[in-house]
Amino acid sequence: MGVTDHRAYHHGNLRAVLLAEAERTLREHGPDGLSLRELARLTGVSHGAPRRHFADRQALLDALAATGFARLADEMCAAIEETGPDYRTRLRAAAAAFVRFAVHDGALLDLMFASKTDGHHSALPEGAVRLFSAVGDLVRQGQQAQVLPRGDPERLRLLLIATLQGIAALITSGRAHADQTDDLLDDAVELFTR
Amino acid sequence: MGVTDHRAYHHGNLRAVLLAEAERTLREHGPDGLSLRELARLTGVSHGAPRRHFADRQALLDALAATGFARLADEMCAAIEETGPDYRTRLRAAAAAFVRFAVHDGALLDLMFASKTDGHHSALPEGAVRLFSAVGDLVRQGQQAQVLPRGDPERLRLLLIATLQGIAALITSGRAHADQTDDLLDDAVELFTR
DNA sequence: ACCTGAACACCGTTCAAGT
DNA sequence: ACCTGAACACCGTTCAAGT
Repeated sequence: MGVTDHRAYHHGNLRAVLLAEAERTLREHGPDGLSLRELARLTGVSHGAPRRHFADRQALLDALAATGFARLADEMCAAIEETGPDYRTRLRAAAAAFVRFAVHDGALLDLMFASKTDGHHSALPEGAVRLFSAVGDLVRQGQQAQVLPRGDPERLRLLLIATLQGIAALITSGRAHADQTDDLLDDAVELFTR
Repeated sequence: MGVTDHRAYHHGNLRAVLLAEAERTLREHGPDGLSLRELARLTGVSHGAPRRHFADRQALLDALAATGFARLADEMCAAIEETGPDYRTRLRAAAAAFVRFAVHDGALLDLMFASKTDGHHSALPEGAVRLFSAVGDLVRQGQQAQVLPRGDPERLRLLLIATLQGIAALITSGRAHADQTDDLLDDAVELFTR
């Protein structure tokens, strides 16, 4: 048990360890508390070592955002699938999963949505694609079931994501209390469904 | 004309000059391009001088956010008042003013909405209070005219602000093109009014 | 009252050198 | 292939000193 030499720790998984540590630091100390040097210190490696895995600080943040998208996509899909067939409750479950993520990892969510995607969409992380397509499916189902308003599903998808992110931002910024989450979600679902 | 000695420039308005320069830098180079030292350099003053006016970098950002709220409140109120009596067009004008601000000063808007207000609401800048009460008035008018859904106006106000901010975030982050702004606003107004 | 300039600790980034 | 450690330029913050 554990006779592998210490350097095994920094063998091929330093990248993963750095990402995990970065996510924790982000959650506990916010984005300003996240520095490459401190990260290297925490993982017991020299301050130049992360360079092998992330070209610069921005590259680390991008990778962090990518893992965040993947996890959010997982959680939203799981929330949808765990729910019964009633569309309203499915929509409500998806929205709740989004806000739950925002409350638990607000700084990470900011990072994910701050990443300028101005360039070609090829730069979109896989998790983001999965997330957006999941929301797209949800919208199309709602329109088919005639519980969501008619119209371009793409436009409705954008508006739904905007609403979810807006609610999340309200709570993570402290402009709305966590108590009001359920009310906001109820009102939002009520607004979209008719 | 202009016989006042050079030091008049740094006389009592250094604070205002710093704020103006900071807003410009924020608009042109983003939040990461904004440093106290660079700011001091740009205004031709020693790097320690801003300390007299802003206790630290965060204090400068807070002041910047406060001026941003004041301007946004002005612009939204003006947009509402310039519009005719039809409620839908008033709501649409207010929403458009918000998004216009977001497109022009996205980094500043992020700053305004990122400022943690966890503490007592006494810390809310005057402009923010004015902005929120303006939106509150708008919501109450819409409910009175029976064009907005019934229910707690406070909850509806929160949801409206969330939607506006979500749309703005979509555009400033590049996840939606500026072309889609009008569509998004149309859809949002359509969603809230019935 | 307001500003200067040196000082300190920290950071991101680069790069020659080690293994 | 991966990591170390010195180096460089930059930053925020503090503080004695000037006017």
